[in-house]
Amino acid sequence: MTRVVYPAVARWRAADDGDATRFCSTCAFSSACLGQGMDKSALRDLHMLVEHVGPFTPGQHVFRAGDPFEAIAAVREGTVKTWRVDREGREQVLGFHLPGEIIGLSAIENERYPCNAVALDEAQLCRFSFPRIAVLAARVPGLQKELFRLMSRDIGHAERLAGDHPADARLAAFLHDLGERLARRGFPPGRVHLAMPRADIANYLRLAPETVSRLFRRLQDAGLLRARGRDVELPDLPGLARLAEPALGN
Amino acid sequence: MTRVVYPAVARWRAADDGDATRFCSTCAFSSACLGQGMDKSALRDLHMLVEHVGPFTPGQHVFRAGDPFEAIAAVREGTVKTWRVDREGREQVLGFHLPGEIIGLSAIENERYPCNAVALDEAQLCRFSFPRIAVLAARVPGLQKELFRLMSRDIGHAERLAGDHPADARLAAFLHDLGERLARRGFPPGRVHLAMPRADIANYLRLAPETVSRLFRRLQDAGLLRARGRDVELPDLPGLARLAEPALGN
DNA sequence: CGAGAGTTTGACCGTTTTCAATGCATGTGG
DNA sequence: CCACATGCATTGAAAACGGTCAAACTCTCG
Repeated sequence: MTRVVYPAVARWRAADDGDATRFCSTCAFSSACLGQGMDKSALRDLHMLVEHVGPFTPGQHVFRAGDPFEAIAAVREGTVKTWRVDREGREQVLGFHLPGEIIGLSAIENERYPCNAVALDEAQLCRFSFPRIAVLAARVPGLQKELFRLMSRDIGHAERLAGDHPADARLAAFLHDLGERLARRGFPPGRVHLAMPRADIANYLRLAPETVSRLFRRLQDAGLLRARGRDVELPDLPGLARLAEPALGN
Repeated sequence: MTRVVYPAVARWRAADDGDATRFCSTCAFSSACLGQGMDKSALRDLHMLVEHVGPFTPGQHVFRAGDPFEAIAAVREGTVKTWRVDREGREQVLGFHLPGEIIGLSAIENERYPCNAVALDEAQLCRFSFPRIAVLAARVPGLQKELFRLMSRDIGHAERLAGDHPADARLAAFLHDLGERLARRGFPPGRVHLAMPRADIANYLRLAPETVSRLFRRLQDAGLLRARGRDVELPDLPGLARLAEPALGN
């Protein structure tokens, strides 16, 4: 299947891995929907609709701000960063998306992506044509509910991101959250590999990269952290959670 | 019709105005849906589902964080403020909702409201049972699309709120945006009445109330503003937009 | 008129940013 | 193999932006 190729970067590249028939178990939909009254036939319909894309290479765009919106995507493997660019050209990182998480939902409003998405490492995605998944959602209540839930979750995420909290609490919350999300995907707990440079973490948390660096040091001195480059151990998750407390949304 | 009454405050109070048969024209749904392929019968179904509630008196809660989620609501008249409370008890204002705007969409994820909503002035709402509107949305593609769009919009709003910008740009953007939204509802442009105290504006923008006060002065001295209490004239909208530029999300 | 909430103003303080330099990997070509 | 370039991370010193504290002021309402 051929897809539109933009100058310099091919996007939504069709996957050439042959396992398109096996529904991917990490996907945000399959697990949630099975528990929510989506029956086998509905799952098959959803499966018909999935398009495995990737691998994306580090730095490769998944979509760009302004692109016409056609599909949402679930990260299947790797990490995807999304960010906006304001009128001054300043960037604002919106999120780091791990396997099982959905990107593109904010594009529905204007039928254009309001942000950019780029793979931070080797990444694989499951692409869902939005018009088609919307039609399916009308037939399958469990899927509709799941879509609503995913969008609602993104609202909550962005709202928490907008919160005003001390820098150390924000970083602690970020690391703790990342650890939890990775653990939920089966990665070893208390140990995270950061797919992104410090500057991206800083931007995401509205901090200067230098501040993040200093905070890493302070957390390390406090015994909450052991960082060697992008490999970070979190030997005291409860302590980290305590520090993150002010930034935890309720 | 009787509704649950919580300690101290009656919520979702049934309206006693007799115009429940006339579909309210400011509502976020009617206008958008009419243009999107929702036919008369679908509109009638939607209408069957609406419940006019209010008036809420200033300070009266529409819902509280932790309440079980049953319905979303469109502001029909007045202004509603929503805010979260973090674990430290600190509040974070999430938005000010004008007539035609929807509240409650962030509650879908956990089937509990994650935030509080309170009327800032005399307010009237249209309440939509969420389970019922979801069922209707499955039958009426235009309605489903509209719900997706509204949720997507909330994601975008929260993402912009999370942006990192100078205090003056944020305030300018806030006032400019408020002016636009009011103008869109037929209020005279270049003139806004703030339903909320300075402290709420400050909190919303992650600033101290004193900073907001000083910024009002600076904007006034710059000729971008004329404030007498909560009545604000915006004699130079383009200038305001220019100042707001850094905070405008593309 | 007085009470009380909300707003404004001033002085000072502190966290985070900015600027600048250094350190530390990794990779490349001589 | 070494010299050097490049990108990212770290560290230090100074500055700035916005916050905090405290007091005065304004307005509304009883």
